[in-house]
Amino acid sequence: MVSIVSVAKAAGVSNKTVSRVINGEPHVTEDTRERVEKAIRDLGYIPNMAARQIRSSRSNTFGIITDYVSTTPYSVDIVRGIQDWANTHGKSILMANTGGLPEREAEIWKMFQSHRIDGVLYVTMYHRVVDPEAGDVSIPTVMINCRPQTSELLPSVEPDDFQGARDLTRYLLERGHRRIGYIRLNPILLGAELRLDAFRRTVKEFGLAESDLSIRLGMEGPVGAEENYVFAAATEMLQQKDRPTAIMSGNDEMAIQIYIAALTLGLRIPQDVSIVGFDDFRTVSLALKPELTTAALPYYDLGFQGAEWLNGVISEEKVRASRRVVSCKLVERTSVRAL
Amino acid sequence: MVSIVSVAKAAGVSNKTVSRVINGEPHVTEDTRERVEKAIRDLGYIPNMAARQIRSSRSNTFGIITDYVSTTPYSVDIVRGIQDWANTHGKSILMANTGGLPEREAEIWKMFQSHRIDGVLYVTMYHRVVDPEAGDVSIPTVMINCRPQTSELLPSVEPDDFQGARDLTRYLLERGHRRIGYIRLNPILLGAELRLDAFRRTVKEFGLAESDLSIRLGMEGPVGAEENYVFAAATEMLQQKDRPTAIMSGNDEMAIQIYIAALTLGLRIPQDVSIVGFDDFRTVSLALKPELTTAALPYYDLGFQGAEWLNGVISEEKVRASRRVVSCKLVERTSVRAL
DNA sequence: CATAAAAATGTCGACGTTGTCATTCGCTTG
DNA sequence: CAAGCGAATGACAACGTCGACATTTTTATG
Repeated sequence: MVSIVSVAKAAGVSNKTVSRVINGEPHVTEDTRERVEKAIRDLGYIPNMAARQIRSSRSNTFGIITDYVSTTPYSVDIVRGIQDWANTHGKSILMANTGGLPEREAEIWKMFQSHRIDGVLYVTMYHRVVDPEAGDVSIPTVMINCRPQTSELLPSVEPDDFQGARDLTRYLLERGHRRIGYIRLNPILLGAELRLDAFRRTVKEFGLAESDLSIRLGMEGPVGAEENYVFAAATEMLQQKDRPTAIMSGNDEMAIQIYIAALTLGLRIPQDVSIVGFDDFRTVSLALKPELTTAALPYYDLGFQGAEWLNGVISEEKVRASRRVVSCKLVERTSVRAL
Repeated sequence: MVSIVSVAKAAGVSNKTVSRVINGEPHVTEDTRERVEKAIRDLGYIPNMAARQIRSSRSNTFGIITDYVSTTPYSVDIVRGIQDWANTHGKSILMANTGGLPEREAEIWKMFQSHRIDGVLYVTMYHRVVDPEAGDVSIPTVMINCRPQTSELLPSVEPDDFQGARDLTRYLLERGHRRIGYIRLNPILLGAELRLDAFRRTVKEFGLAESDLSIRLGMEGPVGAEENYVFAAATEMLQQKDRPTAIMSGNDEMAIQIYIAALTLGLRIPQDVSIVGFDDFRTVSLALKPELTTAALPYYDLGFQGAEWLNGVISEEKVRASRRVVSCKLVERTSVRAL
């Protein structure tokens, strides 16, 4: 492979001058620069990042740690957001997956260190609390879609589940719904807790009694091995004497089952029962008929902002632990009617 | 950061001996090895991959190029399969996304070269034909879930859509179904073509007339911007005088709409109409009630086998262009009844 | 014991790039 | 014209590791 030495010889300059040209350093005449650029083109020179990393202690590479244990459609857009940011800022992405195994996580940190990555983005499938091993090392780290345990001084960027669920709840209340069912996402997830909390608070603020609500557990258990009660819960809920006029689903995936339960019972959506989801996973929210009103998890933005933030942490060499939340915008479609 | 020099001094050996220990080379006494390993532990030494790459011309890193233009749940497992293989074979994964843009693809190849990656896995969201720019360079490359245009000498590993759809068709025929509807996936996708072709051939071999079939287009247009006719097509098909007793859906996502169409028309699944999908995207196939019978796209295996194959290509330095297909196993659930 | 071979260890330069500082060239001012 | 300053370029060693080969030590054999 072509090195700086060949380019320098071809252009009749020193190695250092070639380096100045490719790094856009000042103090290079136009004539010299053109000669060098021509030699680079002619010889097909491509810089060796490894040599740069050794000499300059900059790898310009971010590591991403993910915890995917199964098909996980939800947070792919986080990675896409990170990659789009990285692409426009000259950073490379080294990617590794723990598969949910702590031992593998330790290996990954070590692998990242061997690559001298500049920083780490720790990404989770679901919005939850985690205990990353970053505390053992001083690699700049930003948590995405997850929250470090309180003893850790790590920045995190998370979706605003509370605001999203609050807005959905208000949306239903403003359209006259008073008897509202809520089928709850897996309780081990922070997102599930925040959404339910928002639901409860919002209806309370509105003056509704808890007895006007119908709250059921939709799923529970370890991620990737959940027990699923959604269809049964929705069926039971919709067969109540005073059945709810609207159901809030813990997420869009669960809404599939709620739709099917309603239709199977001969109920029309939204005429007989309105349904809202959460996350705007388009494969589902647009596939359901009528199309699902939901709050969109801002995964792409989480990724993009996380990468941006990490870059800031790296250049400032000062970790300011704080949490940023990105709002979950309400996406109005056709699954809700006004009473 | 700690280097080999510090370890060597602490262990009282040469740099090269430390190198021998960390690389598991022979001709190191047990006593020496232990001294070195202790020094490594005490000092927290982690090898610098960049220095290794420069000196030994081995990066032990694979590049993955993806073409994700939107939320794409389907092929995440490809990446997971690749990563699991890489993890157990000491390879790192550098990941970049074209977002479907050819210009970005050229930049990515260049970035990979600057990292001196050992080889490239070219991964597509959907099973289709592509024209990667690998032809311009001699980096070992394996196509995953996609097929190079015939002029390229590149190995590919693809799902056997034909076999999967053939098995599903037989499954329905064996259960007595003779009037079968087929709602077709986006025609620009190779997978769509293969599945429909299998359907047609299998029913023909079975002796059914084309007039016993009902084939509709479900979606069409550029990936990420498809027009979607599934719900309308299913509704129309199910309102036919001789409506089909079973419907084959181009994929699981489309099956959501077919389910809803059937239920909205007051038809029971599978009593009145049986439904099968394709791809076993579990978020959907398990969420549908009754659970969907389908053929599973072997994404994890595609990834795993692709990485394995690339490793072989790299070490043999000889590209044998050929196509491997991985079967799509029929997953029997409860959406089909026997007549 | 002497010799040869194998095992064990060490020396040194190479890889590609850039940080640091030295040197040269060109321009401006008195 | 000379001196000073800034721009432009170059020289060289350093970064961390390992390939290639040299040297030393140990073991086996006659």
